Amino acid sequence: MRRARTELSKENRKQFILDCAEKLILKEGLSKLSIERVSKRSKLAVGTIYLYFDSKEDIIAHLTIKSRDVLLKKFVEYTSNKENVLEKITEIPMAFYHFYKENPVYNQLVSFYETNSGLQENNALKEASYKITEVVVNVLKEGKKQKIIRADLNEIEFSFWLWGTTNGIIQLIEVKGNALTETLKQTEIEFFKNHVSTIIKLLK
Amino acid sequence: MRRARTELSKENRKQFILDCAEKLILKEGLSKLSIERVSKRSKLAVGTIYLYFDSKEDIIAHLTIKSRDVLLKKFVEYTSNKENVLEKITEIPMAFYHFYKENPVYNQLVSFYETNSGLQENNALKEASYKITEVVVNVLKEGKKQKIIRADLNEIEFSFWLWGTTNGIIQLIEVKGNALTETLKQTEIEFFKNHVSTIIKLLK
Amino acid sequence: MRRARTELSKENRKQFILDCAEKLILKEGLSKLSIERVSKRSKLAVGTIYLYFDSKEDIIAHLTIKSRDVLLKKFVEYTSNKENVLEKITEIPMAFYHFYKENPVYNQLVSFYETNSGLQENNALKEASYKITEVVVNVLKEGKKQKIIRADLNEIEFSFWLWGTTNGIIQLIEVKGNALTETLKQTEIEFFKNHVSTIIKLLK
Amino acid sequence: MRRARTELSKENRKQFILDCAEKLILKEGLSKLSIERVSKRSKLAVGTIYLYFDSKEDIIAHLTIKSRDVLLKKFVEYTSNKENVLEKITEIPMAFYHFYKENPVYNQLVSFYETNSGLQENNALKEASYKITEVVVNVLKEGKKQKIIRADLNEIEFSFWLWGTTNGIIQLIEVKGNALTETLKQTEIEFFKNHVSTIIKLLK
DNA sequence: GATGAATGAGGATTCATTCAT
DNA sequence: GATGAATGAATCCTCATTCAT
Repeated sequence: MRRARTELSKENRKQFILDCAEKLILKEGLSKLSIERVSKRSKLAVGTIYLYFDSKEDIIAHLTIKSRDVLLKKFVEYTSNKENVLEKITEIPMAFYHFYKENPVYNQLVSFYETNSGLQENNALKEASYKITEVVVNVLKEGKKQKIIRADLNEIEFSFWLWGTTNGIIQLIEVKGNALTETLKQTEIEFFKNHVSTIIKLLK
Repeated sequence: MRRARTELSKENRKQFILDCAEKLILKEGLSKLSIERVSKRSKLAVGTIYLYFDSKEDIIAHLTIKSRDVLLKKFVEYTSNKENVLEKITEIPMAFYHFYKENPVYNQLVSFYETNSGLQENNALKEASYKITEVVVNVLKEGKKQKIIRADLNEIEFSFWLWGTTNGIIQLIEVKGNALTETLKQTEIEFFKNHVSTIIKLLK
Repeated sequence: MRRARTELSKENRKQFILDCAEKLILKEGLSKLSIERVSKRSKLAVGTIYLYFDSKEDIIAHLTIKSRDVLLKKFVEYTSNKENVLEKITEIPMAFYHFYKENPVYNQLVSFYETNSGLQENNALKEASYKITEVVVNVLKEGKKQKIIRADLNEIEFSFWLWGTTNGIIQLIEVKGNALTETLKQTEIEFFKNHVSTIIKLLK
Repeated sequence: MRRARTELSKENRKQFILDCAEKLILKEGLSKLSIERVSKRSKLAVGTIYLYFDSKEDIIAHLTIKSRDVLLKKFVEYTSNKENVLEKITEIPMAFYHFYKENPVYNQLVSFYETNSGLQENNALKEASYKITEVVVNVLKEGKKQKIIRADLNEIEFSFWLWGTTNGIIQLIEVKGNALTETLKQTEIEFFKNHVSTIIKLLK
């Protein structure tokens, strides 16, 4: 049976498939993602999925790129809200935290790419990663110019360190979940904010 | 065909299977692990594997537990080498680092468990995790008693934070690899040691 | 998008599609031929291909017919070069041989048709085949009239035999390739010319 | 549902699968052969087929080897029936003919391997091919020793030529079928026997 | 006439798990 | 306890063909 040609543009259809895949990952986890499931969920034929994506991996790559773009936007949005440099820097890990909370799927995707050594990061992925680092570095440079941040700080190193540790803390929160909050008698966000204060302390 | 291994105790046989699985993961990655491959490598029948483990997942869980035990031993070993409390604490992330370098398979396993939200951490896994935290907490308490460490430090919180951030830094190193060292013009170990110094600074 | 090819006659368009298919077979083999690939190569829509051909099989059939036409022309060309009847007959298998060397695709096509019992030879194919036989028969008749060829020869039977054996020898050369030339310490063409001499011997 | 362990040995089961595949090729042609069809016909699970064969291609290769073995046995059988060398040689193409008539599938298989340049003949296949040539060469040598056959005959070349032309004639018969017999007003076997007489003539 | 998006059956292969021996 | 043959659902992907525009 033929599905009536919809008014959706090629790009919209692509996006629709990505959305379906995203919902599936959210519901069942990345490892359970399969083209057939995407096909059923989207009510498109298997072959149709392959009209828009080269392979299953291609879908995952697109979702990952999208996820990094969303993260980047979040960074820009959060930092542009604030005037003060230290506040800006505070906002960076907070942006990260909220991004993770709002996009649990994207977290899986990033982990997937960062864990699966088999998969090569393609250029689009690297590009997105690079832009994110850039935002952080620029804020740090501004801070140094304003003498708010220690002159001896290596922005790039710190930027990497910020990314790494924040990522680690978020993963910890995700994995330990209740165990963490119950043991510490803190909420997740309190624990995370302490992480942020620590970072700020190190900058002065 | 009779197996020469007949006289081995149940525990030894179990261990043998785990060793084979570990070697396979090291060689081909976790995703390529299959019972059939374990069967071939161990020269045991498929059915025999199932006498000792409930499922493939069970094998992975056991390997993960084993990995945490190894990590625990490493912690104990590294910290007991040193007299000075600050040195002890320095050794904790270093133990972590060397553990990762020496046990690339275990790293995959931990990531697997921490990434795959589908898999529930079972009690044995939680137990292993708990013991690791305990080692760290104890060292920190000792430091506080000796007034080497800030009195206001929440040992448990810091211990979690240490675990989370160190894990994140190691993952960063693994994922970014050369890109990191080339951009920073630092070796991996230099970058990691800076992370450790930062931690120590925060304790005083 | 409007095609510049609009003014082309139906026949020209058909020919163009066949040419594209032929190039694809030459490049990737008959088994890799697909309508989609033809569509891409010809820059025509998939549906357009189906306006000119009923099915993929139809395209292959047309190419096969075309191949037989080329072979027929080669026969006529080679035999008309020579005055002497025996020379003419010599040229027939030689024409065959050169045809195969120059048209490796057609060889695949003929084999395909002759091997795939599922495909029925349609009338056009039979027609082409018939004309080829006719050329041979006519030369043989001329030879008999000139008393150069044995009077008791059944031209039609011999013509079939010539076709069958020559085809077999060419296939042998193609399949055995180097193994043949190395074992015999002969070149392909020497082996083939011996085949031709044998045939001539039988005619006198 | 589990199929009761049959009394069939591993080799028998393998043979059974090959038999099923053979019947399918006979019925629907080689191009329609698929593992799923073999699975259905044999009433074995798909996975079971893969216990005995590495791939679909592996099945085809096995059938081809088997076919060449059958042909070889036919050669030996036919030639050993006769005392006289010329009779022996007569019997070689006749063995070929009867082999083809009795094993129409094998014909497809040999053509398949000889046509599909993509598939590499493995050693077992080459071995079978080689043995067949050897039988022919030996008979020819014997004939030369007995001075029944021309001393100047190159046995190996002739053996190749015999194989090539006979193969070609049999293919012709298969492809042209009725068209041939109707045009010539001969039966297939008459046409084939004329081919054999021609060959014998050339040997003296 | 021309387009190309959509279809979905079909195909090769893998693998966790079971169970008769 | 030990075996390993058997299972079959699941997975990725292809491609001839159709048909609304």
